[in-house]
Amino acid sequence: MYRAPRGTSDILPQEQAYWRYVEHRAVRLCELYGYQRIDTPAFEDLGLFSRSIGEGTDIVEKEMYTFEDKGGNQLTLRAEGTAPVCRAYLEHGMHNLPQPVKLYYVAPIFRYERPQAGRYREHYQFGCEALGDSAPALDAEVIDLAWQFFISLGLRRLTLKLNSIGCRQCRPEYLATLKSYYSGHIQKLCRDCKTRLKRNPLRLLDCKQPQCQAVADSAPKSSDYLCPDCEEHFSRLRGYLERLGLPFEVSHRLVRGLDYYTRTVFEIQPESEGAQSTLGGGGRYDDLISELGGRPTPAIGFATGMERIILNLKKQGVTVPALPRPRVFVAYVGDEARDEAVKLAARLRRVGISVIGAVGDKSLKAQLRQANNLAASYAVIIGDEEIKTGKVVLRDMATSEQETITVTQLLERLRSALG
RNA sequence: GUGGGUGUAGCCUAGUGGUUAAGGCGCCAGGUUGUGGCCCUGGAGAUCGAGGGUUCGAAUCCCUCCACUCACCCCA
Repeated sequence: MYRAPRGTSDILPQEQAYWRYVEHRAVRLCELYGYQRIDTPAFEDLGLFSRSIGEGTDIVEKEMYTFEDKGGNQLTLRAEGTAPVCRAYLEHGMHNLPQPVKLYYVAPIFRYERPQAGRYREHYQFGCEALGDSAPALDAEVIDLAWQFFISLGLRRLTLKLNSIGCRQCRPEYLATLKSYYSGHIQKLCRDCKTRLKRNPLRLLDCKQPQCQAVADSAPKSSDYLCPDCEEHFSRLRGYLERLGLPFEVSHRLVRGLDYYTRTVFEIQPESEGAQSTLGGGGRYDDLISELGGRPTPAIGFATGMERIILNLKKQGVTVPALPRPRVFVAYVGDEARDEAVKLAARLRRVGISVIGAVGDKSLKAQLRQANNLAASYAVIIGDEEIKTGKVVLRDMATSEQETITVTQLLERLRSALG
C-alpha cells in the first residue's frame, strides 16, 4: 500500500474548516492592508534559493529538494517564500509600479527535515512582502498585519518579539565584537555553539542550552552597535508600534535563521515550547533584491506556518465555522422514481439549493439512514404514487413530520427554510 | 543527522508462547414488500508494520529493516 511520503499529509475533509478559516482571514486581512496575491511556481532555479537563503544555512546545506530536470536544469522545490516573490518582482519590472509593492502568498514550502509536531517536509506558509520602501512605518505596518492576523484568528497569549540586527555597514563590527566575546567563553559552550561560533555567530544568541544562555545573556547586543541610520530606523519603528498599541518586547537575543535579514527582525511566539515555538516571523531584507541582480531595493516581509496556526487554534480551543454542507437529501422508491429523483436533484441545484441525491439501488430505509448520517435537515422522497400525482414528499428530519406537496411548493418551502 | 517512545481491521482497544486473534466505535444489511435516529440480530473488514531467526507451536521471545511519533539541530 502506498502512503503519503514522510513528512507530508493529506488534509482531510474534516480538517478543511480550519484551513478555510485561516486562509480566509489571511486573504481578508491582506485585502484590508492593500496586499495583492501572487502565486509563484512550486520550483525555481536552485541558485535563487541557495544564494538568497545563504550557503552556510541548514536549509541550503541539507534541506532542499533539488533535482535535475530532463533539460539538465538544477531546480529546487520552493524552500521559502520570499526569494520567489523577489524574483517575480524583478522579472516583471515591478520597480516601475508605485512603491512599495505589496504582495502576499499562501503556498506550500518544501524542506527535507525530520518531521515532528508542527514541522513537516511539505507545509504551507502564508506570507506577505512589501518591496521598494525602507520607511519604518512600513515595518510597523507589516508587523501590525502579522499581529492582527493572529489576534483576529482568536489566538491568545502570544508574544511579539522585536530586534534590530543592523545593516551591511554596522553589522560587521557587531559580529566581530560578538565573536571575540564568545571566544573568551568557548569552554562553557555546548557543542553546537562551538560550531555556531564559526558558521553562524548570530545564532549563538538563541541557543536553548542553559550553560549557553548565561553566556548569551551578557553578550554584546546588536542594538548597541547600530549605525546612526539603523538606530534611527529602529527607534522610529518602536515609536510606531507603541502608537499602534502593539505589545512588543525588544529581545536582544532574537535573530533569524536566514542570511538575508537586515535591520528589523521580529517573531510571534505562542506559549508552548518545542518545535512550534515560532508561529510566524519576518524582517527586513534590504540587500536581497540587489543581490539577486536588481537595483538596491529595500523590503520587508513576514511569513507564518499554516499547520502551526491550526495546531495552536486547536490547542487553545478556538472554534471555527463549519463548512457549508447540503441540507437536503433526495430519496426515491422504484426505478421510475429514481429517474425523477435525478431530475429533481438537478432542478434544486439549478436554483441554488445544495442537495445530495441518492444513487444506486438502496432501500428507502437505507437512503434515509444515509440522509440522517449526513445530517440532512430535509429528505425529499419520490415514489410511484408521487409520480402519478405529480407531487413529492418533504420530510423534516428533525421532527419526522412530512407532507405531500407539488414541486413548486417544495421549492418555496426549501428556499424559505434554508434561507 | 542525533536520541527516546510506539506499531493488532477505517478509528480506539484486549490479548505477553498453545486450538478458527477478541471487543467497542464506525460502515453495510435485516427486524417494517415506501420511512432515518433508539433497540435487537446478522455481515463485511486484520497477510497482528515488513523480513529473518528461536520453538513442536510466535501478535507474544531475539535480530534487522521500515513507518509513525516526541525531542534535539534547524525552522514557519
